Amino acid sequence: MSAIRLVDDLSPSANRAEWLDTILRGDCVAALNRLPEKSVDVVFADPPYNLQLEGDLHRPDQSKVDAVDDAWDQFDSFAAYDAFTRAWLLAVRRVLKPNGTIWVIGSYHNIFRVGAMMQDLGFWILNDVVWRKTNPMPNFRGRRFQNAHETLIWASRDQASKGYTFNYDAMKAANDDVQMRTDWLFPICTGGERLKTASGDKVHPTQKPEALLARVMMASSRPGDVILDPFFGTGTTGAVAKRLGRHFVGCEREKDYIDAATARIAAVEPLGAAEIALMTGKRAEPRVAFGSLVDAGLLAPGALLTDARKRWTASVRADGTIAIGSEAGSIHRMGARVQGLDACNGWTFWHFEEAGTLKPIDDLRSQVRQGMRAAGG
Amino acid sequence: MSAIRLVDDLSPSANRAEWLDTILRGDCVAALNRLPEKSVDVVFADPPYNLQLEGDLHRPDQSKVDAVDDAWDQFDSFAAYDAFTRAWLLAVRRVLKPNGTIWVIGSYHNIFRVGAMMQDLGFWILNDVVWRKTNPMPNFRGRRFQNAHETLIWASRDQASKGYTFNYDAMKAANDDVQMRTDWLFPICTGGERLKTASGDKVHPTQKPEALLARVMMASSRPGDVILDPFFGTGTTGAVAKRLGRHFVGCEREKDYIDAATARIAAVEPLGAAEIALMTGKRAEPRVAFGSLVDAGLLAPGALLTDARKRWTASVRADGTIAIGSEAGSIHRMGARVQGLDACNGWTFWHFEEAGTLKPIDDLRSQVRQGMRAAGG
DNA sequence: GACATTGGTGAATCTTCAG
DNA sequence: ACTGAAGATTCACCAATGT
Repeated sequence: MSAIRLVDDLSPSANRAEWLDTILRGDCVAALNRLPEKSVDVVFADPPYNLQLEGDLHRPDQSKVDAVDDAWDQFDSFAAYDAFTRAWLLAVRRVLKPNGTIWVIGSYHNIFRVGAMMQDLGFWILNDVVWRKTNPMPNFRGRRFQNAHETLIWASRDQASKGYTFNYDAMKAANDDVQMRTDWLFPICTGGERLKTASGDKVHPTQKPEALLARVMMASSRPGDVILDPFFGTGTTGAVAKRLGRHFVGCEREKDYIDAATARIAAVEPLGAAEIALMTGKRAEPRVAFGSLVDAGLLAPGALLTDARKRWTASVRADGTIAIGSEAGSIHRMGARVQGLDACNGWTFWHFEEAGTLKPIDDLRSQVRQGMRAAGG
Repeated sequence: MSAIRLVDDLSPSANRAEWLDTILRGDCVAALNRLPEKSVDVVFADPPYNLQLEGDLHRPDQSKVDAVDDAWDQFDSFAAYDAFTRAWLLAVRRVLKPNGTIWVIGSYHNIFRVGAMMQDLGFWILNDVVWRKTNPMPNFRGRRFQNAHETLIWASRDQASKGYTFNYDAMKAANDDVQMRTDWLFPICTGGERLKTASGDKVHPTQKPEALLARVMMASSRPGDVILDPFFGTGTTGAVAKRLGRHFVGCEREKDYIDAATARIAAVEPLGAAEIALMTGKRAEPRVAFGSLVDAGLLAPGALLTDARKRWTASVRADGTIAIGSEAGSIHRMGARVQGLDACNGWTFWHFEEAGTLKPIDDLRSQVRQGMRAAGG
């Protein structure tokens, strides 16, 4: 990935190299309309939240809370915010690949409007995810619950988009081998990660933690994918994308943010391919036919298989099928047949005996795969 | 609270006793329009989620998931669901007191539409709250994150409604003396709490845990308040309300649910007054003027007050003000003045010396209040 | 150097009563 | 409805300073 570039104008016929890993300066709708359609794999959007603050807020020690009162977060009405939301969602949708997915983060001020609009435009919500903050700001006046989370919506482009990327096994492995849930726990962005000006002020009022973006990309993208962030800000999406071996493209209007993002991303050292390599789980594992276990000598023809409770017994045949009485078929079909079900995962249903204990034949498949990896592919 | 009654028809002029602690049979919009306006303190609504399941869902062992496919959860389109949502929200809003609040629970299928509609109708969102499930249903296909939470929206009737009930101190005390956050952890409703038919099927597909409702009511209502549930189902709201000394009124169409709820609520034993008492803080204490401390002889005119670090000293005057040099004013104003702040709580800022130690004058206020209680008022 | 103290701060729709 | 004053209210983390 080359040093980050800034693109001021992009012709509609620009080729991929001209906009990949760049920041498009200006309004995101105008900028996105110059990208080719169906060209990005994942969108991460952190739009203005439309906070409606009246007056100042002080902490109990009388210090003033530095509120988000930037011009870019001012809208005249819900209708104006809805129109804004609709416009950028449509622009994003055009450049999203048919099997691409979109993430949007927000708070109760805006997320319900954004979510409803996404549904109206045809996006298909896959999950809503809650970012639980370990260290949220307290409620200083004691009149509400401490606002301790933000919400992310994860959606595919259409209801029909079934081929989206979800690295299920990587997520599961990262979560102590149980399924990754929809509630994620991360600290807010502080300390050395938080970009500061020379005078010590925060560069951006709402910089997101890199860990959050890393979870998003590890879950829903592959190395080499293109991640679009239409509200690039100080470039958290770009920094994490570069580190994780993804491409990015961002849109941003404010010069200060662009400058900060450019320097930040230039300093990022990408991880090596081995480090990035998705912990690919079974879904991406090479397919192993039951017959190859027989071929490999791990199961001899005539060997007996049973279910875990030894209610049924089948014998292995040399052709890679198994037989019960006069009937034979695949491990899956015969497993389903004896149970009276429509389908069955034969790999986990059928067991073999070794050293007096029953083990699923899936263990043998793992051995075959290990041998394949040792052989380099 | 008398035994639960079922009300089939209610005249618009019915008095309170006729509908309090009853289930109104029929569509909630029609039923609610017969209640007097501004008559309920809190609404808890668990509307149909508009789940969009295509075909059956099976677990990995091929057992069929008993999905929510009831007729009441079927809507032809988002537009139909929005119209339904708008209708019941408007009906509910009419009967809600000006300082009442509303809770709505939902999932990503419906909560964004409901939340946006609430904002459109003028409700003012106070918090969104996440119910994190300790034991959610797994994602059987491994194509999404495990859906491990549901979302609640808590809103006041209007932006101007500042007098809503929030038992801040009770919530804080219940949360190990730190503010209650917006992420709540509860198990889903199972075991003995889950209502089952004689044949062992669950009576209602989405019965909510009583602990969730108890948290809602303890946070946002007071004993004796009226809690309305327009989608009463099997009466979790009624059962918890009765147990916690609140009144309820529910709307329900399905006879099976009404029967189950009626029996369930009749069996509930209300807790005693001492058990439902709310932890309260200073806000609930009677006001005591600083001058009354002087009147009561707890501080003599001319007594000296200092801040905790003895940086400033003030003298008490007979009129209940304090003086520093030639300037005098209330304990609050003078505390703010010396610190150069806009505001200050003089009760905790100023101290007096007793037996060689500094104590806040708030301690003296406590003594006055204790005397008031002893005197019976 | 280790530990204690102090100060700063983060996407915030953040009071209530009397007159 | 508006004004002015009373007075109630914070958690986790980091950085800098003090002992």
